[in-house]
Amino acid sequence: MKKRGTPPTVSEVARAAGVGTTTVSRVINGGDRVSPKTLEHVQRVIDAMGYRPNQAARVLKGHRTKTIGLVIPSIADPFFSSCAEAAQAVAQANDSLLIVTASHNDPHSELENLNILISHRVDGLIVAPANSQSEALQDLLRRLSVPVIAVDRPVADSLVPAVLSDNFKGARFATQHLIDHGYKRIVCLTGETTLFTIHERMRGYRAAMEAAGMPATLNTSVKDYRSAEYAIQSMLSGPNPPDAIFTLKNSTTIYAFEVLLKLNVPIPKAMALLGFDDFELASTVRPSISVIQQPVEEIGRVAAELLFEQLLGKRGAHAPQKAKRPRMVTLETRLIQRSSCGCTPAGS
Amino acid sequence: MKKRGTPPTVSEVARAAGVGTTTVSRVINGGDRVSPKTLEHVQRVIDAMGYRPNQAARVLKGHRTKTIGLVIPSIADPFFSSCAEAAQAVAQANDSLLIVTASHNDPHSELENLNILISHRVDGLIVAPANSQSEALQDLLRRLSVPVIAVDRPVADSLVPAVLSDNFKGARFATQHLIDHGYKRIVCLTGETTLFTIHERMRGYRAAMEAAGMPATLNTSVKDYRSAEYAIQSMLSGPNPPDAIFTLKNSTTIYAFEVLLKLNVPIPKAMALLGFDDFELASTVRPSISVIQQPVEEIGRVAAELLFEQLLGKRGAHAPQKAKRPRMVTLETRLIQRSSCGCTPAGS
DNA sequence: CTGTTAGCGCATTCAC
DNA sequence: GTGAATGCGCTAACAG
Repeated sequence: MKKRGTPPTVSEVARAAGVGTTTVSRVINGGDRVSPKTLEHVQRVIDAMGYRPNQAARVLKGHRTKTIGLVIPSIADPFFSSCAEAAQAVAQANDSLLIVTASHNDPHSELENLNILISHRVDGLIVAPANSQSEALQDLLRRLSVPVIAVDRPVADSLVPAVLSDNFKGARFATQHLIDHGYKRIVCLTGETTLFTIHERMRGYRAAMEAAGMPATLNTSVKDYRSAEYAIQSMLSGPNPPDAIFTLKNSTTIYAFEVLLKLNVPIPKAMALLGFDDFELASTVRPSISVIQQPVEEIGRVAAELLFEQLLGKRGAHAPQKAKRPRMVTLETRLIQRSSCGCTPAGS
Repeated sequence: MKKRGTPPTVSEVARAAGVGTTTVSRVINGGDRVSPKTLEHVQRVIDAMGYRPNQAARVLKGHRTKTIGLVIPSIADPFFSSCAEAAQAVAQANDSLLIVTASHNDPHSELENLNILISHRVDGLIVAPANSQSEALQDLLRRLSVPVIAVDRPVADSLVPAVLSDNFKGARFATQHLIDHGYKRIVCLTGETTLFTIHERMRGYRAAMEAAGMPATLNTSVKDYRSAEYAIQSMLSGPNPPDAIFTLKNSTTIYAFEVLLKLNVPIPKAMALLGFDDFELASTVRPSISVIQQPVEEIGRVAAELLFEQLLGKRGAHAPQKAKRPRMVTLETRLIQRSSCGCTPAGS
């Protein structure tokens, strides 16, 4: 008989405590305007009954739900789970809950997730848009009555603030770094090219190569280990084999790395490797892999902070707010110099 | 003027459509008992106004919130984020949302998270208890009116079903595997020993060693790279150096691996290594690392499935249900044979 | 088929 | 300091 009872309500508590519902309500909400004696008494009854205020009722009274929604491609992806962790921490600090849904980069699933979150009346949303260009997404966001922040990828042509790393600059810097090392034929392995971030990184690579008067060579065929092996083998046996590889995403970096190991191509002696995006064991593998590191947690944190800033700003909405609603926050990336690009002596 | 309006309500939609609220309600909920004509008309108005039913009001009517809560130590931890991903998928399939909170293995924070989730009236809970023994946790769960499933770690002395991998058997099997390889002095590096899972794995290690008539040597000092280096160096320079290391968790495995590389100890020739818990690059590092692999996604999936089973079971509560409410689901682990234990020739 | 109405649990007037 | 009454948005009886 311990479980499965209807949860107690204010009036039940009130009756049990011999007071009015108002008093109970006051006790829950800080206990102002209640005599210390009644306060303690009621509190005791509340504890005894295991009473918890029903959020739904509060919400119905027009209050915030104290929930925010996060729509990301995948929860298991380290990048987004770190984002989520950071966002959750901020939410917690703001007395809110984080609801996470995975879109798997499918625009349709994404819209559905958003609709459900909206119908749950989340106070705000953080979204990593599956497709930055989607009209349907823009429409939906436009008519939304809660603030939205985009992460990792912006929403095209919209008023949605975005928090992302400077993919262009990071990639340009990475490419320039390889150029500075003296490599002459630097190819770029993109992986899938549908994502905004990848496009930006491609731009960055091109920019650096052009500025150096070197020909840009992009290979978009790498999707798994097999395709990586094929691509790299083709290059090596081709007329003008590269001496450095710049990979635009985690998995591509790892595939390339494994292929080079497999083919016994010395890194970086015969082939340098530099990847976009850090990953856990990049420093443990031999040789350790140099990467462009994104401020992952910061992206999640800043996005959530921005969101709550808007949320709280709206509350005290007497004046048109300090008009500081940034359209776009671009966070700097860092080059982590390890061995694979030729920076650290292969020894350590 | 497009944003920030109060969301439309049923009655607003009803007025705009020139019908009663019930009709609108019916349209939202599948459109039974509504003439096709009205149905379409109302649907059109709904779309035009961007109306979304307010979940809070539904909940207040006594319906499920269609949310489940997940309390895990960390969202960024690959193990738990994979669990979360799987649980979210199941939730989605059951038309529900997943709310994730991180306890950071702090019992206090865990209780707080649970209380908040309860007050949000989640339909059910999945928890990875920070402390399996916690009285406070047991109390809280005991009086709960919603089903709970524990994952990764059970709740002691309670009726809470748990889904976890067979840590004991996995560790015993791993140890036996090292024994079978012919290693004579197998030490176990535990990492922190407060967790239930680690205890089970220690038991498994001891059981195998005792069964083989070999002395169990546990080292609980490894907490980071430094302590790993110290511990392993001490062992190597000691009187009776080990020839195999069994590590009980991810990070410990990696620390041990890095130390062995650093000290130029050939793996597995001079020292074999076998770890509990797989990780992404375990097969990419050289030598690749043999591990005991847990069915991570399965844990999350099964837990969520169990939860919804109870949830739905309660709905059609005419009969005492098939009485099949399992107390504990123990999932098998697998030994992934790679190079570090001596299984695969160092070449590939 | 469709509309009217009551009430879910709570915070919030407004009296006392 | 305290309590009784009201209504948030919605659905489920119950008329019509």
